[in-house]
Amino acid sequence: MPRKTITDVARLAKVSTSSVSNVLNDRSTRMRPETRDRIQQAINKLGYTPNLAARQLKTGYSPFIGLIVPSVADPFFGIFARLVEEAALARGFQVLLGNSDRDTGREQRYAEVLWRSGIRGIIFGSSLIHSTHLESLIDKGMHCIAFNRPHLGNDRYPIDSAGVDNVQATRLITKHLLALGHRRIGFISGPIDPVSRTDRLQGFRVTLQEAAIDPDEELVWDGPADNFGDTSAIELGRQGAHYLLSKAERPTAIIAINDMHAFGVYAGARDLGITIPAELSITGIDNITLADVVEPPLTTVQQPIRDVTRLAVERLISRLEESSIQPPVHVMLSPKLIVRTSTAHYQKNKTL
Amino acid sequence: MPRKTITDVARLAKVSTSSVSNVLNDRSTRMRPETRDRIQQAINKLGYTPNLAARQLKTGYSPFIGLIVPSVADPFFGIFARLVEEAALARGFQVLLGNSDRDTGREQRYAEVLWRSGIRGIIFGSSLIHSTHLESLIDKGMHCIAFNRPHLGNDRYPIDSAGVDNVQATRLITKHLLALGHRRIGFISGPIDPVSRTDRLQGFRVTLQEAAIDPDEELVWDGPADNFGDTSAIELGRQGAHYLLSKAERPTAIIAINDMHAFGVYAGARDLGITIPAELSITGIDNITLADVVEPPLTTVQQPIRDVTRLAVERLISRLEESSIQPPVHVMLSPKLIVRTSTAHYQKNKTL
DNA sequence: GTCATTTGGTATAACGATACACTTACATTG
DNA sequence: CAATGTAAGTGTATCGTTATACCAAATGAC
Repeated sequence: MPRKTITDVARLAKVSTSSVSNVLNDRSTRMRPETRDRIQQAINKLGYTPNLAARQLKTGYSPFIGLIVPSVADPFFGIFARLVEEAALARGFQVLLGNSDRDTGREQRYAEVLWRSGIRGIIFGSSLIHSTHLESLIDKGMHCIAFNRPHLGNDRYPIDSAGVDNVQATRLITKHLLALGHRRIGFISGPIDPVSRTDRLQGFRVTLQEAAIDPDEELVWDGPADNFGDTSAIELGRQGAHYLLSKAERPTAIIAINDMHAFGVYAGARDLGITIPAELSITGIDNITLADVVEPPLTTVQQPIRDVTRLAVERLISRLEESSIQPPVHVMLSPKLIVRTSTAHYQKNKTL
Repeated sequence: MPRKTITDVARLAKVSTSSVSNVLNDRSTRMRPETRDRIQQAINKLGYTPNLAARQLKTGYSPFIGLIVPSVADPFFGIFARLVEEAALARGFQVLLGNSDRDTGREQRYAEVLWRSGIRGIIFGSSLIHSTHLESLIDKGMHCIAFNRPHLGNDRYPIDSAGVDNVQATRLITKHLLALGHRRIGFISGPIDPVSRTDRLQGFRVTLQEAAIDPDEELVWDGPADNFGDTSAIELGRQGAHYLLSKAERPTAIIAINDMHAFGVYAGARDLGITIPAELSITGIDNITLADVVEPPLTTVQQPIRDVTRLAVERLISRLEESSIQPPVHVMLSPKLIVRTSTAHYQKNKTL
């Protein structure tokens, strides 16, 4: 069954292909209504749909944007991807999704494929600090928007960003824990590579210093040395919990880099027979749906990702439509502390 | 910066575009090694990459397959999508992902876009019982593979499938619960629309009947009547738990249609002060990573989705490459019961 | 009644890559 | 030495669409 083309439609409606094209592109001004209807009927009768490859070749325009996330298997990025798709569809764009596994090489290869496919805009769900692997593409004319990647001083390349204030996120959490009387606070993260993690760690340290507490580097755990993203977030949280909670003087609270890591800390604490929150307070970041369901419900920070994703998509589409080169734009929204019952007052005389 | 084309390369290497094309497509037989090298250098120097739209227009071939799932925000489908992508990449294909929200209209519109984009194969992550909305596309030549959708008698359209034996999944679970002494077993599901859910419910009923227990329809909850997929799985589980556990004679065990629903049941039971597993046994299906982390760890059924996704991708690519029309193929793998501690013996004299 | 304008279209050249038929120049064969 | 073969390419039509330029007929102005 050979595919129907615009020529088939033109023949059936007894007009030129130009007229069919005019109907397809809503340029009905130059046409009598009856001609228009005749063409439309021919289109319906044949079940004709335009060939996007041909259209793209001719116009140079692609109704697709790319989205590269570490992995949609991570619930946070699953939701993130879902919202990006929703925002893009609302603006008439489809999303092409790729998982990078936080691997620069994969990220680059994906971006390359997108470029070859005629896609001129990509949203990055998590941004590595270094973007040199994307420079040649940006030079060629690729537009990039990064989630959680405000302007870096050392960065020659203009990448827009939309994100949440990560320093603020851990500030909120750390203040909350300090207010509950905690002084020995652990910090669990995967490798501190993406910008968001650096910021979160910084927010934690700065807030401690403001409270005149010297951050104990022994209480910051950032994954096994040989790990390159192949261990899952939950497993990392569990390992980190085992490490921190086996110390002679163990922390009374643990800040996990995100909710999934926090769930791993739950499991790790359980392994060691430590109760939450009586003996250990735990916090996450993201406020994914599950945070409200686990036992005890997780104190965490909500990221306004619906707004962030919408802004990111709109920014990207504007970029695609504007002709001149504009300076990068950085949007940053505020996170919000969600207090549940995984955090409690530090009790000096608790039963160990 | 106008994009580089094959003509630019040809000019720089002082050859014809035909020769450049031959290099690009590994037809080096018709060329001296030195010419080949010269062309390759020109390609590198210009940073040339072929325009896939033009290539696709000419060859009719697209190195993409489509994947339509209910929502990647659901962790199960996040992992599913991840594995499909992995299998596809290994075979040289990219994946274009869409979320259908279990809405026939959205599913159809997505499939339509994929067709227009020149994509000739789609994997469906969850299959609605009716596929009439896809028939016209299949007629045109679209190849479809469904997850969990064995041949239906009433179905005129040849859709391949790869999946897990869902009847077997609930059989395993139900037998497990029966062995633990449970007789009043609840069943919680969203709308019984996809084939997989129908099968799971059937496995449950049949196994009860084999044990000479009359299935109590009052204990089967399939969502509020006005729900059309807009409520999250967790929330549905919670609502279902509230409903079933408020009955005068409440069930002693609940089978949730999948792990996410089961987590909702955890929350619902907690709301009512019912302890797991002492007062209520709970099971899920899928064995997502979180199943091992929640408290208590969830008894569930593991789906061999790595194998299923690989088989689905391979089947689809074979379809794309074969010229003649072959009868549909159905692959079904066996699930495996994973017993954890969310299930326990039914105790007659338990404290209510 | 002539000229200018509007209406309702059409012919054709691209877009970038590939396939096929074709051309040389040289080597081999009988 | 003519005939044949082969290595190493090249010329050009083509995929399905759209943009641009063009055109014929009808209408309007004076």
